[in-house]
Amino acid sequence: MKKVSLSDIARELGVSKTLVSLVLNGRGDEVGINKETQQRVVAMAEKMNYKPNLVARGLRLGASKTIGLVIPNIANPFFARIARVVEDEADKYGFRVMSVSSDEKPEKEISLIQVLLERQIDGLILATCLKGKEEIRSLKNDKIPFVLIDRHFPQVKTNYVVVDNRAGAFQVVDHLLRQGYRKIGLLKISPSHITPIRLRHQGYHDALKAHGIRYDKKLVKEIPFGSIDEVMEEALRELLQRPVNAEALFFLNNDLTVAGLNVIKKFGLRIPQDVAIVSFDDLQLFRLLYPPITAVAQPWREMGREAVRILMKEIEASRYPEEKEQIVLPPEIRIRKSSERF
Amino acid sequence: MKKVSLSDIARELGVSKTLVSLVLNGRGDEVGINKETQQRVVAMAEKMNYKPNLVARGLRLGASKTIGLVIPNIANPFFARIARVVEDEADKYGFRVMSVSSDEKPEKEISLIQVLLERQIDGLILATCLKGKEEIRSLKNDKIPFVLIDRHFPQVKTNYVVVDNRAGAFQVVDHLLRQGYRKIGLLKISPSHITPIRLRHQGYHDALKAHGIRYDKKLVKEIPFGSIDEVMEEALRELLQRPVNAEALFFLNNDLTVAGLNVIKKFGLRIPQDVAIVSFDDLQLFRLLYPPITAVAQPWREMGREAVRILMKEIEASRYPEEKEQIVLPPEIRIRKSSERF
DNA sequence: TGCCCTTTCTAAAACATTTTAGGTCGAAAA
DNA sequence: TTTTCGACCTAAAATGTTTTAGAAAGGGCA
Repeated sequence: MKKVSLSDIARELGVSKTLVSLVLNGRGDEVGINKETQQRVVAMAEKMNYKPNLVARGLRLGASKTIGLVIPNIANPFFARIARVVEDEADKYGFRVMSVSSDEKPEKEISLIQVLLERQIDGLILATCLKGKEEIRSLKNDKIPFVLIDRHFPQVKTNYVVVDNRAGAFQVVDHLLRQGYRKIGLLKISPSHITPIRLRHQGYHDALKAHGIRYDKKLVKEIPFGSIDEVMEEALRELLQRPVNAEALFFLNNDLTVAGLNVIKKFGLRIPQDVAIVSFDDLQLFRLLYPPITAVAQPWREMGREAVRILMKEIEASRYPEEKEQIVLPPEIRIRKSSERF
Repeated sequence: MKKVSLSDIARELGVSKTLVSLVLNGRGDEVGINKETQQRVVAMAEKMNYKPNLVARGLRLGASKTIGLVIPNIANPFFARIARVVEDEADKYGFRVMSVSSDEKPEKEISLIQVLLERQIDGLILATCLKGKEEIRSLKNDKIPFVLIDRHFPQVKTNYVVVDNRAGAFQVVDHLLRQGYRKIGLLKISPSHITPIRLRHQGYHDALKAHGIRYDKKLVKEIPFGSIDEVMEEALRELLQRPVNAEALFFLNNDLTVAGLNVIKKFGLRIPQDVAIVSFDDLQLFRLLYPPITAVAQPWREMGREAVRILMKEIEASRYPEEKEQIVLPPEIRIRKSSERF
């Protein structure tokens, strides 16, 4: 049972496939096809269960009506939620989404982007782990419309939608400091060149400074993306024991927070009596934990929506526009018991 | 800057595009193209930054090397994890995944499948919310290879990979009963025709029966997928107050559990002293809650992996095979404090 | 009668590939 | 000298669309 094509319908009716194409695309009246003929075509298409081949159309039209979404990991709830928003928003424009996970590996990301381009996607939304300017510039050379989300390169002129990472980190660390915590451990994720991590680190740094507290490298630990669970225990042991004796911990993303909470539970420590906790990125269950976890909530809905809007604008503009949209969204600090002074 | 095609390379080198195509597909030696010519082609392709157009290739070859993944919601961690596994496994076969969320709406799912087919996907993995036989049969008529996951239709001969929902529910309810709980509230999700929900309900029912306890309809509540948060509070109020007075609650999926926990916290009830809790589907954070939540863990990794394996087997088999693979995986019961007798 | 205009439709090109069925040319064999 | 063979390469078709350019037929008008 082969698939039904325009030609099949045309042959069956003894007309040209041009006519069939025109009618099925609703241009029948416009080009003056006899009403009755139009009806016959529609009826026959129906009867033969015709489905247009969008691949062929895409080839002819040079547009696939598909966008690519490159993220570190679809299994991370932050990105899963964004993926959902992107899917819904793109749908409004008649676009499908192909999403791929880079695992924070630049080489993998490059090859994924390559594959997406070969598949003739019309645009890209990227939470990129690329190191920098060069690689992003090569995208610009491809003249493919794209929007960066979550992570951006201030030095390169691109569209982006990000959250104010520095401000979020600053506020939550400032909060800890006001509660009287002094020794605040910082847990970073390891490809640490990515902007949000750098900026959150910066916010931490600035908050300390604003309170006149010395920045201490010994309080900062870096955990590799691929082996969070394995490394976290050792990192926390070092942070929480002598000589460091951290009183509070700031986890820079939700993966770290979850892993950290596991270890803290294993150590049998009480939050916040033994150690206070704050997290960048809020998860639905954080407010149900005991105690609830203070977190910087990110506006994922807006991030996804804006990214799609900008991308569609650029795709629909026939020329590749020079001006780029750059959006920085405010985070929301959700103070909960995990960071209270006991 | 237009995209570079085979013809461009051919023209540049003064050879035919046939030759270029053969060389770039690694068939140069096989068909006896001069080594030196081969090198010139490869070098020129490199120089011109040639990227094959997979859409054109797909059109010619009648295969898109893309599969569709239809799930209720990519933002649900259970499905997000499956999506990740499917992505990784499909990649091993050189396939990309297009995933779409149906929101448990059959009409939406039908239209999504339609669109995926128009895009010439080579196969489908479905966690379907379709009502039944008819609609699935129409897929079979399309002769498109597909595998059902999570949800299946025992009466229809299809590939599927599911978990033993009845057994999982039976065991966890049996556990509650052994702890001495008698009045066990059941929270179902609302398009309740889908098999896992029916079978989990069945398991609940069977466990009660095995303990000689009367099944009481008043203990069963149905929550619509689209408005879980809104409806949960009222449902729990009815279950936990007189005259029902449920002593324990069994949530049939993770969305329900999370929503339920929110309400229980709001009511200020203690777990398990005031109400014991068990969940079908385990989330990473359940073991960190206070108290940790007893849950039926699903083998999502195997589910994704097997689904892809079966699908690839069917795609690669030239004929549409008659025999179907049907896999039922065992769940794992994780007993935690939320279901202890206090 | 010849011309032009409408109405209704179509042939062919184009998109970028892969594949089929050859073609050319020089050298070796007969 | 002709044939054959091998090495190397190519023209054209095919995939399923959309679009461009124009054709056929019939009627009105000078």
